[in-house]
Amino acid sequence: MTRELFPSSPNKGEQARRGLLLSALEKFGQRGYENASVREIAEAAGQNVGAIAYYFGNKESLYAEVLKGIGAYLRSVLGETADELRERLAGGSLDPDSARSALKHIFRTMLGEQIEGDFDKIRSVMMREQSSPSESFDLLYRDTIRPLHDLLTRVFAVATGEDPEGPLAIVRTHALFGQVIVFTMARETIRRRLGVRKLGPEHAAMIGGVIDEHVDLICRGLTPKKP
Amino acid sequence: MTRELFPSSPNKGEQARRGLLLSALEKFGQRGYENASVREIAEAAGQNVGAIAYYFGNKESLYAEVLKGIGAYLRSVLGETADELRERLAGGSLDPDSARSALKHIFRTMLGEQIEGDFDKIRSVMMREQSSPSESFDLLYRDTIRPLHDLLTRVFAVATGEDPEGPLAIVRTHALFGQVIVFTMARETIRRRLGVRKLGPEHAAMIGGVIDEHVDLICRGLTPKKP
DNA sequence: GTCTATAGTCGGATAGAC
DNA sequence: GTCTATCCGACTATAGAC
Repeated sequence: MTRELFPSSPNKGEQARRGLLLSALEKFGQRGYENASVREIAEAAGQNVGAIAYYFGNKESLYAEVLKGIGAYLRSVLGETADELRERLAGGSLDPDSARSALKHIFRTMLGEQIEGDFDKIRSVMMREQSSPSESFDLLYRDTIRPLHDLLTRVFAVATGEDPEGPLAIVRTHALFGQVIVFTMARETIRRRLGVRKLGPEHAAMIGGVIDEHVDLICRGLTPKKP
Repeated sequence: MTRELFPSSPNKGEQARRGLLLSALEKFGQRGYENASVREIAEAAGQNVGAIAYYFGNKESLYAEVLKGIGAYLRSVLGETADELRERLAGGSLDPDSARSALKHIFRTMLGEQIEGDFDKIRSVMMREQSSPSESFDLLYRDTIRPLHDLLTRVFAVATGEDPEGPLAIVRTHALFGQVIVFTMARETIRRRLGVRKLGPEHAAMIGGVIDEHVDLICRGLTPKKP
């Protein structure tokens, strides 16, 4: 499992490339694609302007590489869990209770990552892509977002007995998903509301508990009773 | 109730000013503050470059005026409902069932606005502000976002019998709020997942129904039983 | 009041030195 | 491979014409 952004070999050239990708992620996140200049990206990485042309050709290709790296990172975070779930779904060996547990486990992982992991740097770029998708967003959506969203929907459908292909399951899953990502997307708002300087592990634990409860209530409430 | 963006008198000067504000909102939303040029804003409004300097002084003040207008618009959308709720909260005349209904009503209004109303133009600017707040964001938070979030929390606390001052009610409310705004914030994702070209009123209705159900399940599940 | 011309700054890309 | 110098275009702001 590669839980690292832009993994690279320790060659000098590879390291320079990785440094450029890291500072590009930061600057693109802070200032947006068009307003982040290749000059400042190179400078922040301790490189010169020409290095970007050398390693990536031009600004646009650099950005595309950053998005690719984000996709790989996100997939690596949930990789094992996702693979296991896909197998059990294919084999039909996933029961509603396990599905609900899996859902909670994925949400906990996403939440932990968003509050503690490298996600902080990824967050702004993802949000910008959601509000005005670039050409490279297609790739991120196809390889990462859609597969994950689809998996969540199918797991949710097992947990509640709904039709996994219908729009209702998709919309419900998206709403549940919203309970998690709102703590990232509107992080500034919840931070100020809780009156803390920074969201830490103790908040992640509390928020995780709340989301677990909500998922339980919604899934149990939607499942046709039979005790 | 002023459900209009940048209301103005019909004077020629006022109309020119309003036209500039409208195209500024559009361009700032499409391209971000730094990358939207005053030239294109003026051109889109059928004005010349100098007009911006004349009416607003400079680009930054123009942006601040746009944010002010957004705040006024958002407050106007929920204005009556919010005022009524605050009165009933202050008077202690809000029972749990009415509180839950009010919550659903507010979420429906927000959702409808986000999908059908003028919110489309506002959306991008708001999202950009969440991901990298400008100086003017403080004003928007204090006058609009915090009061609304606080009201929602207090109404939710009545609906479930929780402590309105405790962090749990705030976190739960934020999670519920997430179910609504995820359809705006991750709109591109849900659009593609549903396989439609554009989210319309029929989707707003379905999504509203789903959120109503989820709110009911969560609120009822959290309320200590006593039937 | 309204518009034009221009000064000054900063951007991406590139050619070529080392 | 690595870095510098430079070109050309686009931007904001402003001074001043009408």
